[in-house]
Amino acid sequence: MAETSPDDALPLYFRLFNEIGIIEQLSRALLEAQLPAGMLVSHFSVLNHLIRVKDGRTPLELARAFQMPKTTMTHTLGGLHKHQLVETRPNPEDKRSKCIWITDAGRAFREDAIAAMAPDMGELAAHMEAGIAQDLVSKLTDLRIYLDESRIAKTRLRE
Amino acid sequence: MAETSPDDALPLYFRLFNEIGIIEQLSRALLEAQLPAGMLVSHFSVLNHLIRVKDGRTPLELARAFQMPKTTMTHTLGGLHKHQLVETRPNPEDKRSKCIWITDAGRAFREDAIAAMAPDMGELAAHMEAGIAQDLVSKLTDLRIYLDESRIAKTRLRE
DNA sequence: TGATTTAAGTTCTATATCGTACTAATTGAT
DNA sequence: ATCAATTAGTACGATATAGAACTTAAATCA
Repeated sequence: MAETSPDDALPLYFRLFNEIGIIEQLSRALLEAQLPAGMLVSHFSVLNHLIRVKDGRTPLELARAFQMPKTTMTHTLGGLHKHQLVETRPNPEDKRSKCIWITDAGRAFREDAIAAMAPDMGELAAHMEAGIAQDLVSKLTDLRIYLDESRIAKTRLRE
Repeated sequence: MAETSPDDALPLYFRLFNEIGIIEQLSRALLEAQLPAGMLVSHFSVLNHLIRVKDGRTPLELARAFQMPKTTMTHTLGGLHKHQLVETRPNPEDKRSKCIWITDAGRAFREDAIAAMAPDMGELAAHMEAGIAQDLVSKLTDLRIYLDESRIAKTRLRE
């Protein structure tokens, strides 16, 4: 949820999350504008994860990595499967389960999306120094880890 | 869309938006966990805007402030209206339009939500120094303004 | 003034998200 | 070994988001 003119009177930490919410919305729109119709950031993110971390993951492992309900992951994987961007193989260690592998088309899709974003990222890089971006990433990573590990983020447990 | 272990090899600016996406998801869950059942961050945000900026706004002005489609705002306002947290009056300057005013119940709802978040915010404040939060807010505000004003964020125009 | 175009809001429809409940397989206890 | 409890994944239902098209009023223009 985004609003464009956060009031300076808002307590500092509210403002922090408010800005983060706005930027999330803008950046998601930005990425999705570069994706083929019907493809969402969720699809890109899963493909990205399969490459960056490792493919052959189970749907449940993926759902946990993204802290989303497994039913949502079922749905997202359905979309990826329909476009043949991932393929499914049985899990040799658990017959209830299955493993998700990225296809060549999936790799190409991800690379195309990244390439399509490159100009925008370059424009941003020209506007925001790498040092500032690095500092932001560092502090935001600390915040994310805190939220992820602290009691307060456990309010809504999943699974 | 969130994943818990961003790869250091990801280009810096991708990682920035990735962290922001994760934190947005966590913080939204955090706030919604404090709201009564059925109430969403979107409802809180609109009430917050009506107080912080000004009430008596039209739905379209609100939709633009939040950069969301007006149909979504119609839906969100419907929920607020159903709970009598806002009320609608005719727009004296335009008979097609109407103005949205927050009710006393709406003010109370917003205050309660903020009070309910206070412990979590306090815990965060104890973990992250105000100076760091201030620095984050400052840099993120710059980034938000850049995205909001730059050509690249105009990719998806709304109404 | 009357006709056309633009704008505000809603309705209708599609779909992404996510909770509940189910099926099937695994684990654990005895 | 058997049966209970747990776990992986799915099906289904509810609802938030958002695009298309519609209604009504306003603005523009001849």
